[in-house]
Amino acid sequence: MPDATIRDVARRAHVSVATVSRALNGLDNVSDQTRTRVADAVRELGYVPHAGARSLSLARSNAIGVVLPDLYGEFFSEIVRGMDREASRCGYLLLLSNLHGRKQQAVLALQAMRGRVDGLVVMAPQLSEPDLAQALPAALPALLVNTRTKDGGRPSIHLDNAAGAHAVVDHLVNVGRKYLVHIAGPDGNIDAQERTDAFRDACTRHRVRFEIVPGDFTEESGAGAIEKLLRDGRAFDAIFASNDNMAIGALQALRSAGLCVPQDVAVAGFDDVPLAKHLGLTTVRVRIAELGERALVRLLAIVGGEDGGGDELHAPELVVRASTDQSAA
Amino acid sequence: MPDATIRDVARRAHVSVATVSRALNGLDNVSDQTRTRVADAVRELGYVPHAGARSLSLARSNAIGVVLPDLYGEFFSEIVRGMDREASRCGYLLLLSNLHGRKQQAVLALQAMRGRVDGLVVMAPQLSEPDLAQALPAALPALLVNTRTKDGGRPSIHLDNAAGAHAVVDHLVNVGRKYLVHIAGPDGNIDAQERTDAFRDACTRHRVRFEIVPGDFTEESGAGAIEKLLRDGRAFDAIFASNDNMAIGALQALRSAGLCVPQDVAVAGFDDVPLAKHLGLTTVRVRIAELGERALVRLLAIVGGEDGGGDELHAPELVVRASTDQSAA
DNA sequence: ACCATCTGTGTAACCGGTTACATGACAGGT
DNA sequence: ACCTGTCATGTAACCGGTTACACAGATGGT
Repeated sequence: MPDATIRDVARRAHVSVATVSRALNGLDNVSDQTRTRVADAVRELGYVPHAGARSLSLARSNAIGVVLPDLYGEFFSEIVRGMDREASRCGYLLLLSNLHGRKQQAVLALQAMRGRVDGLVVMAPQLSEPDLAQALPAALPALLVNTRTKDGGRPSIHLDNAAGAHAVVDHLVNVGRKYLVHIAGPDGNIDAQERTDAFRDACTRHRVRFEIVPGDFTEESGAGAIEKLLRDGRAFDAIFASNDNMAIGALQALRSAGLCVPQDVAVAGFDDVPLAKHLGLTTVRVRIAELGERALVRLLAIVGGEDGGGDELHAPELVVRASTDQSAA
Repeated sequence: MPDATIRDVARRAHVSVATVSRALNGLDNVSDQTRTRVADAVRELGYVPHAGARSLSLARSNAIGVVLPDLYGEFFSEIVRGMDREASRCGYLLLLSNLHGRKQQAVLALQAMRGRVDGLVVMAPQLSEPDLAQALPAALPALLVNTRTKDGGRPSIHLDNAAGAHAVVDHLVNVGRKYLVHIAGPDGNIDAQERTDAFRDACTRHRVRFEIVPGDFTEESGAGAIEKLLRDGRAFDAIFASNDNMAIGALQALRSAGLCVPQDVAVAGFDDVPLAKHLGLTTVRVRIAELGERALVRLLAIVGGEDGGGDELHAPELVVRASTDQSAA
C-alpha cells in the first residue's frame, strides 16, 4: 500500500485538499473544528507530506547541495560537519555529491543538483572558472570554496594560505632560525602553490636564507626530502613543510639521523591534523569546520538575496608546539 | 531570468514537450532531424532538467537519505565515504541529515526525507524500534545500522562487537596474560555494552581472571582508570579498553607510572583510529567505509525489491601491534 | 482502391503538493 | 429588506517534468 497523499487525508476528513494544506501549514483561516478533523485524519493515515511535491510547487527545497572532490579523512568530515551545523540550525538538509571522475563527471554532478537544492557549495579543483560558469544553472545560487577563481564570477571563500605561511616564517625567524627550508606540495595544487609563494615572500622580506625542495604531501616525500638535504650537506636549522604529513615524515627522518628537534632543527607543518598535537608539531590550524559553517552562512545569505558577493579569505591560526619551541607544552 | 524549462525548449525547437522529453531520454521513436533540433535548443538555452519535477513524475529520486547521529571524526567521514562510493557508482546522490536533538527532532528529520529519497539508511541510537516504525513512512525502504533493534522489523546491519572482543581476549590469553582488565564504555551505549558482555564471556570461557572498570570513551577516563587500578594495587597484566581513545589514555598513564608496555602490561583498544598505528596500539579494526558501502548495497537491493531482510553482522578484524606483542612491527 | 501497420509527433492527464480566486453563509449596519 | 464585509471552505490552475493515448501520413500487401 502506497503512502497516503494529501487527497487521502482530504477525503477522510471530508474537506478539500486546500483546507488540509492550510490546516497543516498553520494558516489562520481554518476553523478549530476542521483543524482537529484534519489532524485526526493525518494521524489515522500516518500521513507524512511529500517533500518533493512540496518543493516543486513552492520552488524551494530547503536543501543545499554540496559538491566536493574526493577528499579524505579529516578535511571531508570537518567541512561537512561545519556545514551541517549551520544547515540544520536553519532547517536545511545537505545533498552530497563527491566528485570522483574528471571534468565530464563533474559537470553532470553539478547539473544533477538543479531542481533539488536552493543553493550549492562547490569545491571543484578540476574545473576552471569558465567550465563552472557553463556547468552551473545560471539561476542557482552558488558559493565556490577554494576553487581557482579570482575576482568576478561567483562569490567565493578561500583559505588564506599566505597568512598561514607568513605566520610560520615570522615565528621561525623570531625563535632565531637562520636558514629555512620549505618542502613544497605537489605541482598544480593551488593551496601548495600559495604556501610556497608566501614562504618565498616572507623569507625575502625577513632577509633570511632559504631553500625550496619538492614534495608531494606524503609522509615519505617529507622524509625523503630531509634525507637528500642531509646527504647534500646542507646547513639548515628549520623546516616548513607544506602540510603536516610531510612534516611528520621530516621529523622521523631527522630523528633517525640523530638530529634533535627543535635544538638542531625546528619543524613546522600546515593543517593541524590530530596527530600533530600528539607529536608536538608546530603547525597552522585550519578550522575546517568553521570554514564549512561560514560557507553555509554565506550561501544562505546569497539564497536570501543578501550577500554582496566577492571573495572572502578564511584565516588560519599558528599553533606553536615543541617542534619549534622547547618551552611550548 | 529564471532557468529554462522543458516548455521553453519545446517552443524553441518547434516541437511539443513530449517530443523534447523523448529526445532527451533517448527513446527510439524520435527522428534524427528532430533530435538535433532539440539538442540545439537545449544548448542555446542552457537547459538543464529539473530533477525535482522529474522525480515527482517518475516517483523516483535517485537519492538515498542518510540519517546519522552527531558522530565525530573518523567514523562519520568513513561511513559516508563508503556509502558515497557505492551510491555514485549506481548513480545515486546522498541526502544527509545529522541528528542533533532528541527524539522529537529525530522523528522530524526522518519525515523530512519522505518524497525526497528512494531509500533511507538510519543510524539513530536515540530511537527505539517502535519509535522508528512509527516515524518511518511505511512505503519507504530503510536499512537500520547499529540501532537497538533485534529480529523482526526492518532489515539491518550491526557491527559484530562480540567477535572483536573475543578476538582481543583470545589474543591476550595466547600471549600469556593472566589477569585482564576491561575499561568499559559509557552506560547506555549499545556497542560498549556488547563489547563488555563479550569480554566477560570470553574470559569466563578461558577461565582467566578478569575485572571490569568504568570509562566513558574519553582519553582522560582511560588514564583515570589506570591510575585508580594502580592506587588500589591491582596486579593486572593486560588492558582491553572499549575504544582506542581510552586505550591511548591508558598507555600514557602506564608510562607515567614507569610501567613498560607490553612487558609489564599489554594494552589493546577498539576502532583502529589513525593514531593507533602511530602508537603501535593493538586494536580491533572496524572497516567503517566498508560497513557504509555494504549498507548502501543492501539498501539499493531493498529498493530494487531483492533483499531478503534480516540482520547482518559486520565482522571487524584484530590488528596486532607492539602494545601487546613486542615482535610486532 | 483499401485496409493494416508502422513511424513520428501532439494532446492532455498525472505525480502531490500550494494558492489565487470564487463562493456561500452569516453578521451587522442602514 | 438590502447591501457590505468577514470568515471558512471549495475549485482549479500551477510547479516541470513523463507518458498513455490519439492521430496523421507513409508504406506495403492484397
